[in-house]
Amino acid sequence: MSESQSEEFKAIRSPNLVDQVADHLTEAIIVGRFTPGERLSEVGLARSLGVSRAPIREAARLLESRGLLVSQPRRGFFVRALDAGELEDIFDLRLCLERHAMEHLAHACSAETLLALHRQVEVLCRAAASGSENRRIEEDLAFHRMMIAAVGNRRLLKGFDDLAHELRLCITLITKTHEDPDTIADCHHLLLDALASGEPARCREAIDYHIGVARDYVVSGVGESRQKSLAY
Amino acid sequence: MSESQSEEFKAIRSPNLVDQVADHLTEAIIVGRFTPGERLSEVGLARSLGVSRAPIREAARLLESRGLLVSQPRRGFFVRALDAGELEDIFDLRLCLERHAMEHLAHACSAETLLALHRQVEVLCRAAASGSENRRIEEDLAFHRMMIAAVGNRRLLKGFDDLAHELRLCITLITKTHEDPDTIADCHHLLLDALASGEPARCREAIDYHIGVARDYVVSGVGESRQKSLAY
DNA sequence: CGATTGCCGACTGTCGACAGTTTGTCCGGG
DNA sequence: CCCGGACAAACTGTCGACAGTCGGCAATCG
Repeated sequence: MSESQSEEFKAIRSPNLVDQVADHLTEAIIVGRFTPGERLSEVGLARSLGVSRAPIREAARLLESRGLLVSQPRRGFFVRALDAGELEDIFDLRLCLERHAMEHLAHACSAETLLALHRQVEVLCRAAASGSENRRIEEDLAFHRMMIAAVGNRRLLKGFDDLAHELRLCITLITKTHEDPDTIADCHHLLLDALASGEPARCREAIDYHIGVARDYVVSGVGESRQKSLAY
Repeated sequence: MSESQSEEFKAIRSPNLVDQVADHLTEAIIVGRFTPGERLSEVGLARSLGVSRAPIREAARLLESRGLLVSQPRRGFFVRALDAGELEDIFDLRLCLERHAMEHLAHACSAETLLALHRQVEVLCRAAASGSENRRIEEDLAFHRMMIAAVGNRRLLKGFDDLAHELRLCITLITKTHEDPDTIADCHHLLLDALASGEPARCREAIDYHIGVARDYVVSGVGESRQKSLAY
């Protein structure tokens, strides 16, 4: 109760231009309004958003730390362009973090956590059925975030959140068709069953498979879209 | 090689006030010139460093992303104060990253890498013998960084670098005596022998033990210094 | 005497402007 | 036709200043 109150207050006290600009830029990048590698003009952004350059610069620094932008001294900020190698790296790190989480949860997963995860899978399936690619991605990430959050390690969660931004960046690269809700459900129930069993080896196998599928999904998607666009 | 060159260039062509301020602040925090939780005045820092507030703010954002500072809206920046829980979290994440690296290297560790790591252990021992606590810490971190770099995953390395800043922050909390160079050497040779053996299970055991020791070293040190200062 | 309210100083958030650098272009020469 | 250098436009890095806000202190009221 007092928490909801404080959150409400926090919502009020957010006239932070930096955060607003950061959110705006983040969405613009995620939905692909900028092309990868594109240079961002500080003055241009400042003019188009109706603010000064200072908030732009600070927001850009923030996004740089999240891996959405890269900066070159005296040249400005560019939207991060991922090559195949970086893509592999990102999914390898994701595997690293989620393996750790799974291993921890294998022998310390409360019934409530499992229930919450089951519910999230349902939400995810509904999102997939709705046809909105964006919502499906977000709910999928939310599931994995929930799993990692259950470990109780804030630093680990922060590491995942940072990585999640780059995962979203991966998604922008691909032009993908609809994914079957049933397949998604099965794919995630495999994880939950492994967790429920409490067997570390099975958990590891499950998460390895799950993330392997996700990686293949993205790299194949990137291949297709690259073939399609014929660029570079 | 090309890496050291690019770093050298970066060092040369760095009239970047932001980076300089960031380095200055980082060192000031690491050596404990600021007390944990202390509020940093932007104007004060700007005056004392002879620069404007804009570079200060951007550098502070950078350090915030590295976990050295925390910001409260409308209140400014504070040096991060770690509690026991966060300390556990940090070492748990370190374990997560280094386990992953060890596992990868267990069946893909070149002879050159092993040689380079052996040399780094020697450097580390010399640093320990020199009596400079700071140099010992840095060379120790350099060893682990080198190990993770050998995996070839840049994103993983970045994750470690971010974490390394927080590890340094942990170190500032403890007031510790000299550590025996021989012990340090043994401790690290255990890792190298495990790597050389190529047995994943042994590698995992070695890194678990190694980081467990490091964590105990820090938490016990924190306990002592806290007892000593009687604060809070 | 304790709690509340209004005020004051200090600080952060934001802005517009200036200086130095980079980039693209145009011109002349080979 | 291609190449190199100089010029100009645009941009980034940095600065000083103004406005809104926060925390603390004192005066006031119950």
